[in-house]
Amino acid sequence: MTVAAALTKNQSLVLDTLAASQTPLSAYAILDALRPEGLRAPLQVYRALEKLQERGLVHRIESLNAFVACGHPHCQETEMIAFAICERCGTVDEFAEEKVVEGLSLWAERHAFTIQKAAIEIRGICSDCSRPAA
Amino acid sequence: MTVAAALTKNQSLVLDTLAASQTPLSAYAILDALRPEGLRAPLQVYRALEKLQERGLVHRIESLNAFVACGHPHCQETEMIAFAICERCGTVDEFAEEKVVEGLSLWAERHAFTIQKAAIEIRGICSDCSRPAA
DNA sequence: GATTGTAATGTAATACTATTACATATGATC
DNA sequence: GATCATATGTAATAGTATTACATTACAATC
Repeated sequence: MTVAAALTKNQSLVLDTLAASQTPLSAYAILDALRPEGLRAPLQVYRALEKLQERGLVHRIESLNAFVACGHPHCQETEMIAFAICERCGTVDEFAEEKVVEGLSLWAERHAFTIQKAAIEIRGICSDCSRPAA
Repeated sequence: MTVAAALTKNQSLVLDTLAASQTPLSAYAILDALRPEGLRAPLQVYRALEKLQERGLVHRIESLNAFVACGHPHCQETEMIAFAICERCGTVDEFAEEKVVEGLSLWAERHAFTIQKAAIEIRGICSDCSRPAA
């Protein structure tokens, strides 16, 4: 039985930074946050992000060119995660909706399209932000 | 009754370039294609793209940072268009799948999230490319 | 313990994508 | 023809991502 290798130093730094953030961070924002830790070049961040994404610990938000720590317990299961992005407060909600997955799979089947990955991102105003101010 | 204004020169150039392409084009690819026509700066392309997107004549593919001419007859109707992107040949198929829209709307309703727009992009191998070579 | 192979790291340079700021032109309307 | 909104042109800069190359760390094997 193979055990998942431990995260390396840079990978841990990047993941911790993302996990501590309420909103998605760009690679350069992560870099800036980690300069005190000794990181100096974009590539150090991009490389860590790549590995973290492979493990499903981090997701890239395509419409923002930014990254979030995975919010799901077990993301590996379905490769079709969706994100709800609030335009006001910037928070991102990660979710898996069976009907969406079914719909996309259905289309793919009908058109003999082999899905490798998906980006499903809705943008709008979250419940907190649409509530009248206290 | 207001009539939609005609496209401007730059808008027409950009739209024609996209319509003539089999695959999505980046803003800079469009610019390069239109240098002979006199375009010189990225902004000229971005401005045209912005107007064309407002009219639903062009879509942005978020996961590619690129643009396509609208393939649908009447895109305006549903704001939830999906794209199937072939990793091999680069072609993009535009489609609206009721079930996907329902699924996302459902989640949004349950979470009091007001959807303003969506990016739904699946990537994989299209039917043409998965057929065995002749 | 030296050797070898692999993954991770460090650094610099560069490529690609997008926006801000400011100046000018064009066309419709009054 | 003065005014207003829209479209254009140009330059500079900001933001995102990759290529290329050199080095280091570490585990497996000899």
